[in-house]
Amino acid sequence: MEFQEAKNKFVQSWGALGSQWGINKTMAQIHALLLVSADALSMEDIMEDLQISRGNASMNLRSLMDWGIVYKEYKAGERREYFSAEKDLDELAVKIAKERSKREIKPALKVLKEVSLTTVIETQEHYHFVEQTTKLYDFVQKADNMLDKITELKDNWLGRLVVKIMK
Amino acid sequence: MEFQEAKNKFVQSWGALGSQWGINKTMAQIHALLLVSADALSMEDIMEDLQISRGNASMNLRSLMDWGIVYKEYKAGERREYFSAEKDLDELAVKIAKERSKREIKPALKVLKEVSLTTVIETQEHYHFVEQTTKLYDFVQKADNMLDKITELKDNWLGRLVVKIMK
DNA sequence: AATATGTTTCATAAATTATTGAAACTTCAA
DNA sequence: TTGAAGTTTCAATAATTTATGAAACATATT
Repeated sequence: MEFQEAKNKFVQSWGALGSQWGINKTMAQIHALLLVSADALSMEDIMEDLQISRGNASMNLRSLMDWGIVYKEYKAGERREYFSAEKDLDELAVKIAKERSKREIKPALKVLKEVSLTTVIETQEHYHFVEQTTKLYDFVQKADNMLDKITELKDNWLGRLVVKIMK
Repeated sequence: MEFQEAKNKFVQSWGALGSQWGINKTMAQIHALLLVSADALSMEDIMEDLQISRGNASMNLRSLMDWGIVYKEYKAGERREYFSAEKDLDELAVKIAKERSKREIKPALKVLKEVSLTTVIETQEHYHFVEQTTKLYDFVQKADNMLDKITELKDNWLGRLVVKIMK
């Protein structure tokens, strides 16, 4: 396959994957583009490559920087700003997981805790509701903790072994 | 908090969480509703509780059954069909993970494999692209395998220990 | 300070995705 | 085999999300 074709295919697919995971298509595409670019790109470069407007590029680059997975770079003697992506995939995964946890899991846990702890139980039906939401709270919290635990584990020998086994 | 209020709050929040994760809101809401219902509900019950149309209810129930996380139940002497949700959360998580892997991760891997293996390398830039997409392929594949490994691990003593540590 | 270069914001437009509702289809029972 | 009860499908519509582009805002250079 010719390089340009391969690159487009990758960027398009990554964008589609992103939108299935609640990340907007352009944001995922910009990230994909930066991920496979040998060097940092200017906003103009990105606009041209993806055929998107300035506003769109600006907003999505801002989001990517908020997520901590794209950085601004300044080139000596150049006014223009350049952008590059986090290329360490472990680091990338950790940042995405942390951000989603903060934005989505934590608020969900808050609701689960609230409803499971404050619902007045008067019937069997109410009891069942409280039981289920309590279980869900525990489960979601465990899942949410898992990644943190995995990254911690990397620092000790047992952990390294475990991580190795799992991969 | 009064029961009905708590239940609505939970169903709404679960719906919002679903849509952030690429699952449509109604589908997530129906699932939430069934999850906290003491007994199986008919389509009418669901339509009324969530104030949605018959078509919408039908389509989303079908999706949930396709995902294998909602089941049809037949009550003796009743023509009407009833629906209930998978309530074992470990089982639920495994099913969701498997389904998303099949629908989203596998096709993404296919693209990554294709572009990383067939791109003609003529310049440094091309080389970098192939290197990055290869790394990404390996990474995504490892992540995809992880859940399978975790469920396997449960069957042996070291695994149980590991799972315990991680929780 | 004026100008040139570059960035962000935000109201509006476009595209995408979800929902409705009515007709078609199924199944059971008389 | 007809009718009643229930379910599914899908074209039309509504709602939501995303993108545009021009104006406002910043900053560096002369």
